[in-house]
Amino acid sequence: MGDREEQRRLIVAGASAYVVAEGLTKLSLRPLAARLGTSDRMLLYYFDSKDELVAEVLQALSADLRAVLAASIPARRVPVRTLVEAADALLARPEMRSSAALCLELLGLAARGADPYATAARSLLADWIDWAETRLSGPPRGRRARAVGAVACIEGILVLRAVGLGERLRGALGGLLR
Amino acid sequence: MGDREEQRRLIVAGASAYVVAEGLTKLSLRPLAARLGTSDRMLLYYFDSKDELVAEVLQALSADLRAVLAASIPARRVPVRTLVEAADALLARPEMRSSAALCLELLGLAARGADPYATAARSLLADWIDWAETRLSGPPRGRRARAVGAVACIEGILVLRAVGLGERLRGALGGLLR
DNA sequence: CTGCGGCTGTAGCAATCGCTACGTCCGGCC
DNA sequence: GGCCGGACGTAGCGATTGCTACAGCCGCAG
Repeated sequence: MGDREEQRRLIVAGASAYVVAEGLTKLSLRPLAARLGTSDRMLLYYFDSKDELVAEVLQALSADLRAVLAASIPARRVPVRTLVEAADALLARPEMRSSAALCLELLGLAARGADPYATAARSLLADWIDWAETRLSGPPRGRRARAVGAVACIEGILVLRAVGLGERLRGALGGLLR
Repeated sequence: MGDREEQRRLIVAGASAYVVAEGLTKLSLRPLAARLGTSDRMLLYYFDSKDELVAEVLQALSADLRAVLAASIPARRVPVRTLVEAADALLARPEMRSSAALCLELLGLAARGADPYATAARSLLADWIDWAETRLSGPPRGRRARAVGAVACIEGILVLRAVGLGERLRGALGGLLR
């Protein structure tokens, strides 16, 4: 046992759950290590730096989120309005609250261009745009632009829900899109 | 000179500029005080805590931003699409970059409900919704809902621009809204 | 048995954080 | 002159940060 790669995977998995629950902004190695039953010393033994660990955690969480997205949104191609409404319904689920909060934390940390956050945020959103493109109906011409717009709307929903203005959203965007 | 309220105003003004330039997430009293030509000791003499200072700074910046918004967006009532496009054009201006980044930082810090950030973020967005409502044309019936949707779109634009995906936005949202 | 190299616990580093105790200076009041 | 209270500088507290130096443990090769 004790393959190094396996240890790294275990740490990333545990750290991901911890980050979703406790937040990214104030993440620090010692409390994280305590929750994982180890020490900061060991985290930095398996990862060269906190940033490297964070980068891997964010990559794992991005994959997780993408899987949730794929599993919760109808597989057929739909118009922009339907896609946005489906994402809205997904974000309204209580168990998605902390993931949504984490997304916002990531965007906030990335806002000044600081890595590893900026890289992770950019690839997360680019992923979403790619994914939206595969789910949109209508003419292929301009589909990418519509995907970008859809993701923008979804991000807006994320923001409003996160600050507690979610109830005002009820159908507001659906009626606006065509 | 020396009126206490006047000193507080001076500090808030200086701190606001500093926060816009340097960011909110890693704001700390000592470097801020150094920039203002004073000491952390004095900041905490005029404000009971860092949180109180931050709350006042965010309030001031919210007012500033609202003034910029009022000055840069056509005063007449317009449809949602036009309003969103105008906000997009405003956010595209280089001198708005750090303000936009600051908004995202604020949202990220507010995401877990921690004050003073959460309160400031909520009131900022509520302000924007109110403002959008005064600028929207069309039937008063449902105008508020359209204002919420418009703000959601604008927040989405903010997010995409902040992570460097702004160029993909070119007209993507305008074509989507009716 | 000896030695060696990977794993890990202990302890500590220097830096930074918000905040505070303490002393001092200084202008106005009696 | 004596005094008092607001303004301010100096210095430091206790906690926390990411990271590291050091030593011991343990299994395996010689």
